[in-house]
Amino acid sequence: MQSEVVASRSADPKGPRSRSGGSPPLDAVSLAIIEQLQEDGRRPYAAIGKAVGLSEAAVRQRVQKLLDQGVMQIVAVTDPLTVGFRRQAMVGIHAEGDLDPVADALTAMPECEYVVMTAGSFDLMVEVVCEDDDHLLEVINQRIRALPGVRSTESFVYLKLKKQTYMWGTR
Amino acid sequence: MQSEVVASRSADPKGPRSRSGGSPPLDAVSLAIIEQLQEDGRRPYAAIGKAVGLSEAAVRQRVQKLLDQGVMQIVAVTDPLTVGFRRQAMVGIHAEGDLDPVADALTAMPECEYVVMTAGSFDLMVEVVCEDDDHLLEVINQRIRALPGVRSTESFVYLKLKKQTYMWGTR
DNA sequence: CCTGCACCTACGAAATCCGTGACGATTGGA
DNA sequence: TCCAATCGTCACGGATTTCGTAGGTGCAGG
Repeated sequence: MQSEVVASRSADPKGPRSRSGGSPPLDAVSLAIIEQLQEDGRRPYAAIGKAVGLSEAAVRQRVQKLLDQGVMQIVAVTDPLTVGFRRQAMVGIHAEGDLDPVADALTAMPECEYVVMTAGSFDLMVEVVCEDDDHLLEVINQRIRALPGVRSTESFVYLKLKKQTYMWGTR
Repeated sequence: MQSEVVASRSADPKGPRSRSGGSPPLDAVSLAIIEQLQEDGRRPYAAIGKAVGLSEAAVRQRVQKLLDQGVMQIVAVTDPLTVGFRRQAMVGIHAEGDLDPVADALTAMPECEYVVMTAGSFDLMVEVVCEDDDHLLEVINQRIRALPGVRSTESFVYLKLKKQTYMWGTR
C-alpha cells in the first residue's frame, strides 16, 4: 500500500543527459535496491521489495539484471589482517612509454588488489596485499620494479587502516 | 560422502604460529567458506557445505559467527561510474602533530571511502569519491586542506581503474 | 571421573527462491 | 490513429533454502 516511490518511470523520460561513459540507466528504484544490498548482501528479496515499494519478483529480476550487467556484485569482503595478510602498501609508479601493458602486467599479479592509472606525479598507483615483510619486499623489488617500462617506484606501507567502506550510493 | 577436508580440527592443534595481531586463528574450513562467499555472496549454505565438507547448519553457524565477529561482511559493491560518481582521486597528506584526530576527521567525511595511515613521504592516504570536478575540488581544497594539522596535500586523479578485487584468501 | 564448553549433525516448520504466464504502459511504424 | 512489439511488473505454485532447536561428540580443567 504505502506508495512513496511512485511514478518512477514516467518521471524521467530521457534521463538527465546520458553523456556519460556508456551505461547509466540506473533509476532511483535500482539505486534504492543497491543501498539495501550494501547494508546486507543477503537480505531477502521480499524485504527489499517492501523497502523500495516493489514486488518480490520485480526486485529479483532487477537484482539479476544488475548482476548480469556488472553494475554490482554481491561478495564477502574480509579484514586482510584476520585472513593472514599482515603487510599492505600503496605503491606509486613512475613509468615510461605506453602505460597499458604495465598496468596489465600489474593486474595479472594476485598480490595487486587495486590498480589505477592516475594523473599527477605518479602514473600508476597499486595497492599490494602481502603475508609478511619478505613477501612485500619480493613483490615490490623483484616483480614490480622489474617490469619493462617501470622507471621508479615509491612505497607507502600501511600502518593503520582507519576506514574502508563500500557505500557508494548510500550517501 | 566425498571426504576431502576431513580431520580439520585434529590436524592442527596449535596452528602454524599464531603470533598474529590478536584476532582468532581462523582455520582452513572458515577460509574455504569465505572463498565460496567471495565468489557469490548469496550462495546457499547447503552448496557451501557440500564444497567444504560440512553440514548446512554448521556452515550457517560459522558464517553467522564470522559476521558477528566482524571478520567478514557480505555486501553489494558497485562500479562508482555507473552509480553517478565520475571523479575519484587518491590524496596523499602531509600532517603535523598527532595523526589520529586528522584521520578521524577524514573518516567522518562521506566522500572519503578509504583512509589509511602510512609510512613514507605521506602520513595519510585517502581515496575520495565524488560526483564531478566541482565536488572533488571542494572536498580537497575546502574540507581536507582546512583540517587542523594538515600541512599539505598531493592529489592523484583517477584516469582509469584497471583492477579492483576482493579476493583476499582466494589465492 | 565428571563438568563445561565448543562444535557438529539431524530434522521439521516457516520463509524464501525461482520459473512462468498474464496484464498494463510505452514506443515505433504503417 | 491504430496496431504490434517490447519492457516492466504482478501473481502464483512448487522446489529449495533458511532457521530454531534438540542431541551427540571431543577436549580441557577441576
